[in-house]
Amino acid sequence: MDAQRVAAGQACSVARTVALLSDPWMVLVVRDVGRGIHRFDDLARSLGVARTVLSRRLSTLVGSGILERSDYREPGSRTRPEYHLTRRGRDLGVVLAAMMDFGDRHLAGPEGPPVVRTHAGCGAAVRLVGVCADGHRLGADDRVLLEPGPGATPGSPAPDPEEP
Amino acid sequence: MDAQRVAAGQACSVARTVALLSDPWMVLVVRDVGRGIHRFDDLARSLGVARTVLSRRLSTLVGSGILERSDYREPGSRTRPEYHLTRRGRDLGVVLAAMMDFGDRHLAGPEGPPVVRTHAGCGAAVRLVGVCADGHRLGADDRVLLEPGPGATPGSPAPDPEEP
DNA sequence: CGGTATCCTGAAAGATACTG
DNA sequence: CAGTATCTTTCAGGATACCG
Repeated sequence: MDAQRVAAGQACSVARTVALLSDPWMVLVVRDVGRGIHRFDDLARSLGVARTVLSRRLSTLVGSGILERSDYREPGSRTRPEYHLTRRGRDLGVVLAAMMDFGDRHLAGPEGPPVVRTHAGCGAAVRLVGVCADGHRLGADDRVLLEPGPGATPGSPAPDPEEP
Repeated sequence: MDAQRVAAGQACSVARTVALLSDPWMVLVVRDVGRGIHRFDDLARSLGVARTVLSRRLSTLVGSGILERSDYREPGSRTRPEYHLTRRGRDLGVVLAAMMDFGDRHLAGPEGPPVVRTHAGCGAAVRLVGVCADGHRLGADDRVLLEPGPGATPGSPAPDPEEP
């Protein structure tokens, strides 16, 4: 029972997502592609990862629809493969953003966060908050309930609070 | 150069957080403890993980300040160890919530999400959105800029958009 | 430049057995 | 019930070498 397979099979969106991102490199590759690093060698250098490993990760990410590989031809050069985020890959941004928020709060040195996210246009810092469909912005003291949804199976649900 | 060590050493909150959550079991343990499963055997059963592995993961999570181990005495029984989320562990909730949002959107079957999060009190569904310090709620078309923060080092920053 | 093929090695998963 | 000790075996990381 390896963790991968266990997680992928559960009726739980956290488990399913974690099965996709199981490996640290997965997240870091998504981060760097999202940052504008699109070529194999650049990724290998930027990440400091073995090329064989990078190759495997890229294949997996393409296979799971997070990245797409396309050939771009810059004027006057030969065609080169590039990796870009798909829609699905871009939607992973919220997970990376959550990791940033957490890391900024708990894992940054006294100097503060290494990177800040700002709202283009207004320039103010951005962070994630929970909002409910009625428009309330949730604070630290608001309780969030977890309840079985339409896709629930006899397995997984959970009657306990959480804090967004 | 294993991913763990590379990630932990980077001036990047995403990398630091991912170094903490590297393994799928880590996330699933945090999920289950947050769901109200606090005892060793219950966790082992709920997760379907080998007890040796669970033991190692719990030690790591306690060591990194995400869980704390305490002994509870129920009236009339002997004392039992229990694991609870620390403040830091509760703050990981935003990462799990982000994973839920992503999994609900991209990895759920046609029936819909297996679990829904609702705002206690109003009962409406909850999701994560980016908000900026000026109070604007960010939509899909708002651009977020990544810029070097106070904790930046000559290494890591990144001038490219992202989508929260 | 952008990979794949191979091989070697170390780490770690998990089965089993034991302790308080 | 809540672990730890030990052992075996698998498996993935990375170095090297090679191809289009």
